[in-house]
Order: sequence, then structure tokens, then C-alpha cells
Amino acid sequence: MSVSMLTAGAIRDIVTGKTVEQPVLQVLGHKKIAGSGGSATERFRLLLSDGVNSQSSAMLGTQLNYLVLNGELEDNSIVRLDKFICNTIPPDRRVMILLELSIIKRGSEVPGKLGNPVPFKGTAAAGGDANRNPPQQTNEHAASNGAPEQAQQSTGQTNSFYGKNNVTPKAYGNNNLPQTPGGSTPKVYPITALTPYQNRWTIRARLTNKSNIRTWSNSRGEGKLFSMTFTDESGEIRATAFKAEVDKFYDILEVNKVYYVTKATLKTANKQYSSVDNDYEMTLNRDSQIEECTEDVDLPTVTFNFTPINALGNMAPNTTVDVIGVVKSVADVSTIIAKATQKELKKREVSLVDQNQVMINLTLWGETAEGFDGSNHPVLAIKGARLSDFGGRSLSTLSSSQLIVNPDIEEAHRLKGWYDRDGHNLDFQQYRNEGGQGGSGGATNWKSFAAVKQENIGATEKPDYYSAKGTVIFMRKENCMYQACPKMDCNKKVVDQSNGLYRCEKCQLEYPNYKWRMILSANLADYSDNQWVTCFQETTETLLGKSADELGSLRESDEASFDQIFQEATFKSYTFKLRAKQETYNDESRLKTIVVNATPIDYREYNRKLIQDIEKMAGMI
DNA sequence: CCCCCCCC
Repeated sequence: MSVSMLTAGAIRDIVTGKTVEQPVLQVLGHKKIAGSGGSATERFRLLLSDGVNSQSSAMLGTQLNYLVLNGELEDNSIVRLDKFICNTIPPDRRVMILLELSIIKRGSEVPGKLGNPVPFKGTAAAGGDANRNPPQQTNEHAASNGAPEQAQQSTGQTNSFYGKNNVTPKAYGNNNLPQTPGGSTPKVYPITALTPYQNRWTIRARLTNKSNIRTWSNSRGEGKLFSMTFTDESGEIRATAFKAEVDKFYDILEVNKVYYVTKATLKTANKQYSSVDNDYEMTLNRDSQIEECTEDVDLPTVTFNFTPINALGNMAPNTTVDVIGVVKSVADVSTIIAKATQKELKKREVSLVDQNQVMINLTLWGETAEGFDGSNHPVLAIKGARLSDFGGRSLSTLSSSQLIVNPDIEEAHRLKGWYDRDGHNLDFQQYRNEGGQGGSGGATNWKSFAAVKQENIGATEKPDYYSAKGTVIFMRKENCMYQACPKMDCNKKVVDQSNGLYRCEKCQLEYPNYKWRMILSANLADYSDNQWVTCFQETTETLLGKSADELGSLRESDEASFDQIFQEATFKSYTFKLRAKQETYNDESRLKTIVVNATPIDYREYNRKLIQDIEKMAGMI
């Protein structure tokens, strides 16, 4: 291992505008860029060295973030830059954007910093080409079509080409301008060149997704809408049609056909709701035109920006991701009742695996669940799946998710080959235990009680679930038991008629007996804070180590022993799964936390989590 | 102008 592995002088050449093919460099460090948001938008900057010089203005394309998130791209790694671009930020700062790279030696296998690199102080001007626009595809297209200066500037400096690697410039060349059916020659722009600041454009793109029509009704009004995705060589963009535009366009648009689209409104995209890789999205308006392109053009179909399964644990929940994996197992369709709407829903559980030997569960809903054929371990690619913490880190389909079984892409063939050869015999690390609903296994959404308050967990009508290691520091033993209706599944409190009979108002009946039920208010503490929680029958029995019946009779016969049980149960620690939700009583709303389950602490699992926390704090991951 | 997406 020596400095001669590195492409000496590459950094000077790149920064001064020379072409350097596949330089081999060392990663000396990496940093999450301050201000970059959650996992959907976070960006990493790398400190690169060629052994002679180092350069800190190197941004990792977001499609490569997973390399940092899953620990593959360690500091000191030796990497080959297979694809990168270098942009000038006026007046003369040069920023590299890494689009594809190969890890030649992992950081742990490299003794340390190779050579004695010094920061390269030169700029684009040092090479005498400060005024030359560096070759950069998006700029070239815009320029060749006579785009206004503003468009060139904004496209040259946004991040909109992160993750794009399928640009074929010829489609936009002057000699190749398409004719619309009307015969006029539109200015065809690459999708990545569109911004809200520019309004005379036409794109030519394939319709790669089209939702059903949906209606909405809220305080701001009601209406109907559908959304769609257009894809060209440069990238993709989401578009939405409302009301009149639904009537105008829904029926004429067919998935996989190519269209010219012009005169729609551009606005900033809310990344939380879609994995479509564009900072902007379109709203169709009354002036919008969409016409089919009947020429035979070679445009990509759905494009993906896959996150490997083992990196999904490090991302923020409720984001939307693209995932590919082999269907390891598939369950039958089952039915649940939605709590909020009481509607009956069909679902199907699928588990997906990939070469990193991690398995994740995916829930399919509705027609997607019913129509899914997971036999013979197909490869499944999903665009726009939602990351959730249901039963541990998991995935769920949205109505906008696109599922493609055995897609004809390289990743899919590689996965299938791997699975048929080796994968089917391997064991997989799981984000949750098989059938482990309610078990502690796979607890991923760990929170400290201080974090729960700080992050306003449970501040909405919708419940939040989290796991916490907690110690029971107090239990309110008064009123923790009640005499309940003996009828199975009734559990309503009965009234003692003082004549040997117990009346249930719900059943409108009097019974000669009752059963004991428990509802316990307890205070849990961790290192950071404490939290009042409510336990029902089963969890109370777990914490006290006695059944409700035993406790009920003990309370009546031997109060000292009854108290003793509570004393002994205090100061015990568990892994709690908790449900937090805002509840309103008499116009006063407060956080209510219910214990879903309490399980003995799995110290192996818990220590793994602590080690990961420490590594995060140390900036190691 | 939606952005609900369900289960513990």
C-alpha cells in the first residue's frame, strides 16, 4: 500500500479544468453539510487526496449517500472516481460532484493518510480557464437551444442533476429538434433544466406513472386530482392536475407514451410525499398543453434511485424511498380494520432481501396486495415506498408507489443471480422478528423520554409508536383494579347491586359473578426524563408478575401481600413499546402514552443500539 | 388547491 496507488496531480488537473479519466484518490474525511435536511435531502462533502494535494470541495451525489450511511465509504478508503462533474461557482470556486465511484480499498485496510497532501489553493483561474463554462451536460443543452441566460445559471448551480446518469445529449441537439403535430418547432428542454423562474419551455418525456383520480375535502375546499411522472434522458418530474385539468387530461394520457408538455406551473416539490428525483414539480393549469409525440424516441422508462436494504435503518421514518430486493417470503392476503375509519383493509406482507444480507418487511395494501404474485422468489423493485416503523423498521406501499416485478435492469439480474446461486441458503439479519408483532425484537424507533418531549412525539391525532428502555419508578396501586363484566370481551365495569349480583350497563344484564380487570397508571424513567404511562390488563400482569385474578383475591384477603407485589415490581427495567397520542378531555388536550408491551431487556440488542449511538455521536457513521 | 395511505 503506497502513495503510488493514487493518481498524483489529479486534483490540480480537475480543478483547473483538465479532463482526468477515472482518477484514484483517497478519502481523508467526510462531513454532513450543515443545513442539509433529513435523509431525503442530506448531502455529504468529502475531503479527497491524490497524495500531493487535497481538495475539500467534493460533494457526494445523493444517490451515493448510502455508501456513507451504511459505512462502506470509510475514511482513508481508496476510491476510483468513475463519473464526476466539476462545476464553477462564480467567481472561481470549483466544486466536484461525484456521481459514480468504486471503492478499491476499504478504509480499515489502509494504514492511514497516504503521502503528505497539502490543500490545493488554486482555482479555476489557475488553469487560465476561469471564464470558460466547464463541460456540463445540462448547460450545454440549454445553450444549444438558445435558452435564456437565467436558465443556464440556475441549472448550472442547482443540485438537480444529482442521481442522473442517463443523459444522452443528442436528443436535444439543434439538428434533431422535434416537430409537434402542429408543425411548430418547440424549444425542448431537459427536465432538469426546468425551474420556477423560467416559463417558456417544452419538455419531451415519457409518462412513467399516472395515479388514479382522487377527491379531497377539507377546510380549504374540495376537488379532485391526479398526479403523474414524466421522465426524459435527464431526469424526471412529478406533475399534478386538479379539477378542470383532470377532465381535460386524465383520459388522454397513457402510461409509457411520450408527450410534449408545455406551460405548466413549476413549484418546489415537497420531498416527503414522493421519491421522484426533482427539486421541483409541476401543476397543470388552464394554459397547459400536452400532446403525444408519435416519433420513435428512445427515452427511459421508470428510473430508480435505490437505497440498499441495510441502509434503510438509518433513514428518517415516513420518507419515501426506492428499494429493490428478492422476495424471500410472501404471506397470504389478510384483513384488518382501520382504527380511524373502521374500514376493512386488505394487506399482504412480503419480505425482501438483498446481497447485504438484511431482510425488511414490506406491507402491500388493497388491490396491490391482492394482485401481487410473489411466487418463485421474483425480484421486486418499488419506486416510492414509505419507510415506516410498524413492527420495527419496515416498508409500506402508498397509492402512488410503483411496483415492478422482475424489472429488466442490471441490478435485478444481479440480485436474481445472487439469490439463485447463494442467497437462498443464507441467513438474513432482520429489521424485525419473523411474525414478531408485539415482540421486542426489531425495536428500531428508540427514543429517550427527553427526546419524546423535545420532538413532540405523539403531538398529532395519529399515534406515534416508539421503543424506550425504562425503569418503573412508581405505580398507582389505588384504583388499578375493577370488577368487570364476566362476559367474554365485554370488560365493562359492573355495579355491585349488594344482593350478590353485578350489573353490566353495556350488556344490560345482572350477573352472579365478575372478573378482575386492571388498568394501571405508572411512571417510567430513563436517564433523561420520566413519563407517565397507562398499562392495561396484559401489560400490568407482566409488570406485576401476577394475574389479575390472583391480585384481585389477594387485595381482598391480604392487603400486605398485595402491597408487597407492587414494591417488588418497582425499579425493574424493561424494553417498552409505547404508543403516544394526543387526546382531548373537556377541551384540554394532553399526551396519552399507552404501554403496548413490556419485555425483558435484550442486552445484546440494546448494546448494539448504544454502540451505534456512540458511533453517531463520534461522527463515525 | 393534494400530501390520506391504514396494522402494534
